[in-house]
Amino acid sequence: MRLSRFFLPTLKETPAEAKIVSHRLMLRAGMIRQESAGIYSWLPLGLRVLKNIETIIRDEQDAAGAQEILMPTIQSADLWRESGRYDDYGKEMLRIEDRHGRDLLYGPTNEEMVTSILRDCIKSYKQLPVNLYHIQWKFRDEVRPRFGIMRCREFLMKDAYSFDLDLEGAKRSYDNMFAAYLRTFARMGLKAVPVRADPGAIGGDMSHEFHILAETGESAIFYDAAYDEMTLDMDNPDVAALQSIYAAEEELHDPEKCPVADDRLKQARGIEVGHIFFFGTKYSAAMGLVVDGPGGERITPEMGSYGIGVSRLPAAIIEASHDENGIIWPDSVAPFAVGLVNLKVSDEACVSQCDDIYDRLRDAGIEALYDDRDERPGAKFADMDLIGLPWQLVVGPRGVAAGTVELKRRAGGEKEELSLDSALEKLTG
RNA sequence: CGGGGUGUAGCGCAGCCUGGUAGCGCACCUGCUUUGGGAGCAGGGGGCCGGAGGUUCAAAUCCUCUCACCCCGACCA
Repeated sequence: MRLSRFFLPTLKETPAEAKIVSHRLMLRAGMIRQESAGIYSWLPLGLRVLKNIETIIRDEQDAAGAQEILMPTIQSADLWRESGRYDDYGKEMLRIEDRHGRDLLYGPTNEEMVTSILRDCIKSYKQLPVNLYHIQWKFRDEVRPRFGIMRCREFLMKDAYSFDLDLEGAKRSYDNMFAAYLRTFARMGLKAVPVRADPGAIGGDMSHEFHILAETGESAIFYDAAYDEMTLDMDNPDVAALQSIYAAEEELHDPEKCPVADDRLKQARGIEVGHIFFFGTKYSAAMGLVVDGPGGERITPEMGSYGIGVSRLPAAIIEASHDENGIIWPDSVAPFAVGLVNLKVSDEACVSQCDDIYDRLRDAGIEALYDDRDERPGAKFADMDLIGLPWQLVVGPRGVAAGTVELKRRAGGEKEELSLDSALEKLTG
C-alpha cells in the first residue's frame, strides 16, 4: 500500500480527551475515531490490526474444535424472557422497540440465542459435545465508558459456548478452551495471566479471567511468583499445573487465607482480555434444551462460555508494547510487516529502488506500507515510529550511492546498513 | 447514578471577568527555497463560537433552559 493513497490521518498533537497511552496512540496513529461516548469507528490502520487479531483467534478456536457461526446483533426480548434475564439485566441492556411495538435488544451476549439454536437443532446425545463461537459486535450501555477502546459500549467480542453431556465433558471443554486461550494470547506476543475469577452462583473452580499485565489495568490481581518462573509448552500447555498456581483477582484474594508466602506473592494490575466460565445447566434448563441419552433418558446439557474482548486487544497490546515515540506492534498483529521509507521522492534513483523493493516484497508475500509521500525525512520517521510497524526499510540518496539500505527494527531500535539483497533476505526469512 | 469540569476551524488552545460582530499554533492549499529525525519565507482557504430562548442599539462574552463530551467515585467484560 502506498502511503500517499492510504487513509491514515495521524495527529501530531494528542486529543485532550485521551488519558491513557493506548487511547492516545490509537487516536494519534489514525486507527480509530470516537463517534459517541464508548462508540468508535475503526479506520484502515486500526481495522487491519483488529482483523489480524480476529484471524489468530479464529485459527485457535478452529484448531480447538470450536465451530464458527454468526448470530445477529439484534435479539428478541422474548428469548431473554425465557431465561429471566430480560428483567435482570438492568440498564446496561440497550432496549429497542420496532415499528410493530415488539421488544428487541442489542445483544450484550448470546447465551440465550445459542441455547435456542441448539434446542431447535439437536435431539440426541450423539450430537454432543459441541462448541459454537462467533465474533460479533456487542452493546452494553456502560454507565461510564472510558479509556478509549478498552471500556466502551459497543465492542467486538469472540464468544464461544460449549455443550456437554456431563460434568467431566464440560471440564474437558473448559480446559480445552483454557489451553486455546493461552496459545491465542501467546501468538499475539502477549503474556496472559489466568486468574481465578468469581465463579458466580455455580461455584467450583471453573471460572478464569485472562489478564494482560499493564500499569493501566483496571483490575488488581495477585499471583504466585511461580507463574513468572514457569515456561509453557504452547503446543501442549500443562493446564492442570497452571490452574494449580495461585492467581486471583482482588475481590477473591483474601490475605488471611492466601496460600502463597508474602515474599512469593506478586501484585500487579491487569487488563482483562478473556473470561471463561462454566455455568452448568442454567440456560439449558431454563430454556428446555434436552437431548435423549443412550438409555432413552433426558439429558440437560452442561454449558460453558468463553469470551475474548477482541476490540479491547489492540489497546491491551499497545499498553504492553509501546515507547515514547509510539506503538510497537508484535509481528503477528502488525497492520503491515514493513514500512518502506523513501526519504527523497524527488530523487529518481531513490524512487526506482523503492518501487523495485516494493514489488519484490509484494512478490514475496510481504505487506509493506510504502511511504512515497513528498514529506521531509523527519516527518516520515516520526510517522513510522508512531504507527509502529515492526520493520522500517529506509532508502535515501546516501544509501543508494553506497549501495545500501537501512533496516531498522522498531522494537529495539537497532539499525543496520545492509545491501538490498541481504535486507530483503532478512525480511523474507 | 453522585460529584467536578469542558464545549470557539480537522487537532491543541486564547478571547468571556470588563458586550462592539473572532484570533494563535499545528494541519490544509499555492509559490519559491529546502530535504537522513515532525523545515523557512510569502500568500491563501476554512468557524452562523454545541443548541434553543432571553436581556441589549449590539452577545462567543451576561441570564435561563437544554444537549454533548471528559474526569473522580460507585458499577461492570
